[in-house]
Amino acid sequence: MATPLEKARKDPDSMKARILKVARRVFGEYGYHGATTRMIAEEAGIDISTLYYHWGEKSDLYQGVVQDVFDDLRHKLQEVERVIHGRPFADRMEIAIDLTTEYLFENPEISNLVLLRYFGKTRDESILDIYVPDFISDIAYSMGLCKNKKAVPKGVSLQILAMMNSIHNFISGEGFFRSMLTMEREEYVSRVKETLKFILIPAFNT
Amino acid sequence: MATPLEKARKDPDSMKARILKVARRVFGEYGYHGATTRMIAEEAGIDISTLYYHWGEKSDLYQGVVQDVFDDLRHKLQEVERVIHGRPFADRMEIAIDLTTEYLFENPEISNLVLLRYFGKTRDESILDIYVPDFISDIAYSMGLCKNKKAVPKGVSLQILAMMNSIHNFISGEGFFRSMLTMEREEYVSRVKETLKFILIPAFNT
DNA sequence: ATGCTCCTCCATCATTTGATGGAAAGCCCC
DNA sequence: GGGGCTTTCCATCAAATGATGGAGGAGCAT
Repeated sequence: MATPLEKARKDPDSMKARILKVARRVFGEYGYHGATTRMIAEEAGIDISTLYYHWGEKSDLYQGVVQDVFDDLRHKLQEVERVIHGRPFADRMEIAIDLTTEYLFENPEISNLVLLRYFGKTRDESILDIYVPDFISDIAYSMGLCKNKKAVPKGVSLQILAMMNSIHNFISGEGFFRSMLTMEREEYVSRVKETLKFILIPAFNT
Repeated sequence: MATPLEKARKDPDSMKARILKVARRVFGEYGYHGATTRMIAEEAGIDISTLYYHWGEKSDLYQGVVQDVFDDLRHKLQEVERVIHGRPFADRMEIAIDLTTEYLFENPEISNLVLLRYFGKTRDESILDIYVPDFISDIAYSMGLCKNKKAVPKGVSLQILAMMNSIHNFISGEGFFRSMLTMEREEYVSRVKETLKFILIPAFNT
């Protein structure tokens, strides 16, 4: 029970965890400035000061959300790695894309938060700490693109980023893209998988 | 001199155009809620009420910015199309990636705004009007992926989106990715081009 | 010069939003 | 039951933010 975040995760029914869960979604949808503490409190069905009691400043809650989300993503990717380990390369890519995509479609706020964090600045200087996604090196190693997890070539890191972001884009942009192309959810999901395989597999299939 | 936006573009030294230019950058950096009318006015060196005099509500200014940015992007893509027209396919992709990437690196607020618009909601309901990027069909046609501009298959649209967004991601995420990988700007730009070609060319090079 | 239009700024307002203090309510241990 | 601890909510504050009214000024035609 070291960090407050761990505490919140241990007991998912605790008020602190409930707030975190709502905050993930609201911050993901509206971004840091677009989300207000009142919105989060209201959706959680509590008073705003209860939120402040548990989490302190808005930026602290946001930090908690970001760390929580990145942790979840890292764990999921490790799980995917275990599933595909040892299989032939072509299968690995296909399965990895399927599993990752499905997971993110179920937890779209992850993609939202990751992308908003990459692309949007914050007026509040304090929220800077560039959180180097350590899962990049995991993926690079797992795909056989580097021998040493500690020293991933820069070019490879960029390839991984391109890959991950392509996925996030389709998850996070679902609302926009789907209504643009007038698709049902189911069709969208399956076409997104298809498109990702179309784009990503040939590139890495040396 | 029909729309106010056209007026602003006709005379780029006009106050209205100056405000628009600053607003593009500020909205792009901080998003709709992260940007304040005061920030924009201050950066433009004018009083806040001058801004309101020319543009009315904040959301009107934002609408103007979005339209301006999408127009610029469409024009640039048409220009690129003219350059690559008639060349062999492999060359076309390479040149298109180079030109588009360079242009966006010079005008990063375009990528910022496009992505923020795709991925971020706004508390203000009024800003909804989903602006179907008509350049998608232009690109599809230009790449020979469809015969009829009016009827682009959905799968093709998704492929184009994946392609465009990959580019935008690297432009918009420059601050984050570059400091994550500790690169100078020049190296980043050239590696991004390389990575985009690595990912995109094999997929479409049937 | 007068009057007119257009533009800019200062002062100000109303609302939103981040944040807190203190009272009440629950809860546990004795 | 009572003391003490935690948790929740109501009332409220201060600052930030979107927005406006009106005074003044520049330019220009008459």
